[in-house]
Amino acid sequence: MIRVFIVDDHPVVIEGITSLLQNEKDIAWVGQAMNAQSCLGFFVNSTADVVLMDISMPGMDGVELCGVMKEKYPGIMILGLSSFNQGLYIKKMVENGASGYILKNSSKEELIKAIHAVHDGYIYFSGEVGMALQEYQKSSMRELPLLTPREKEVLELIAQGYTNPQIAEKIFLSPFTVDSHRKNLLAKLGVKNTASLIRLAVEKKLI
Amino acid sequence: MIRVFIVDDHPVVIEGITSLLQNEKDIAWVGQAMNAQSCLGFFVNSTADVVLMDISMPGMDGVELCGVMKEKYPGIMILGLSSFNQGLYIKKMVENGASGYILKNSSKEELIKAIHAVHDGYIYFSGEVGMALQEYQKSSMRELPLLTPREKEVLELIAQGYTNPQIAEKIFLSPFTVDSHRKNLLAKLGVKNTASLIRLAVEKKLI
DNA sequence: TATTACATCACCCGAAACAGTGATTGATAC
DNA sequence: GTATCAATCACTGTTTCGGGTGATGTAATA
Repeated sequence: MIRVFIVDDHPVVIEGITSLLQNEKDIAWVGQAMNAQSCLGFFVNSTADVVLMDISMPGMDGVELCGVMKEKYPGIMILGLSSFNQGLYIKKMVENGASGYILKNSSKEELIKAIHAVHDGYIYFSGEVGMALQEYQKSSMRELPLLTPREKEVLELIAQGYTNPQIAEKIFLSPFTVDSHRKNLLAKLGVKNTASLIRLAVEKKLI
Repeated sequence: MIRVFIVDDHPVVIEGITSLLQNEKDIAWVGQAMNAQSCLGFFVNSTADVVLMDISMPGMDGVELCGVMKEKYPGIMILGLSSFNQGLYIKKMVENGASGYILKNSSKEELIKAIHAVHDGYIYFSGEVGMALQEYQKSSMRELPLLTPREKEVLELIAQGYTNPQIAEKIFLSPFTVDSHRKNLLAKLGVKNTASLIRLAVEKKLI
């Protein structure tokens, strides 16, 4: 018997889900909450196996709540719940410990399947969601093929914390040349200092 | 009928998997390769639905091959295959487009289940693998609670590309104070310049 | 009460980064 | 055969960073 708890600030959604789960004999609805505080309150004295959690809520949002819950109760599996099929949200949810993510317009079968999967310890995304996630990964990575091999090399060394003179010594170049590459990196990537450069590079997975 | 292709440089593994899949009536083994080139060669004239791909191979490794394959044939689902249950590898594989990841010592049921799942468009990790992934996410994020709120604020602004004077103006402080916070950040995080600072901050998800 | 942590501000100084400008070579492409 | 681009090197400034050192006030805390 899988005990399911629902966190969502929309009564309609709670109503819909409980209704969908009503006839499932191996799934039991054990409670609900409409905000983070109320959810945390429930788990002080009680528990559940799987928590269906809305990603956007007033006050502490689902992403943050997810992190807190997983910190306190690592054994409870969390299934993200949202109307947004956007890679960014999905990724954040997973980074905060969610084991799956489904859309609010999922079919009953989809929902049941997901609950079972995360309860069994699997990480599980529906095809639709999986696509969005992978698309997001790709979009954040691709393009910016503007950098020449030498520039990439210098960028890598900058990211490792080396200064221009150190890089020059390391790859047998004049410090002036290294500085040129550095300036080109700033110009090509449209940033104005090292901080922005490194942040962009890490996020775009250039290094 | 799911057409499965196997890429692994260990004959034993190929042998073992084909043998496991032999009696599955909805899964057909359509070919194999022991390196990236040979794999890419196969897909010039032929195709498959799911590719089981070893993560570590001589020459181009599984992670890279995965990216290339997904670029050329987005419809082909890739299932990572490895003996390592390490979050880093799993994450890299997924970032390169894999739809799942299983361990080489998985049971037959596990394997079949995973093949079906990725074929159906799901992203799917076994419990064991999912744990490792989430553990990795957490480990890369947690600790370093050393930063004070003010320091985090300054760090965030540095990452956004602001200089000390600009930050000072923005949060109504003396440039000296901002500089102090900046120096504390470097000291606390054990890095020696902005480049390392930002890289660490982004990777540890401090910003 | 004394200690500790946080936040604030201050100065000096050398090193590094950034802006601007320009030049040469070699390879590739048209 | 010339146009483009990558890669190299050079000089001059100004700004920012980073190391060191130290001071003050406040709040929590032990």
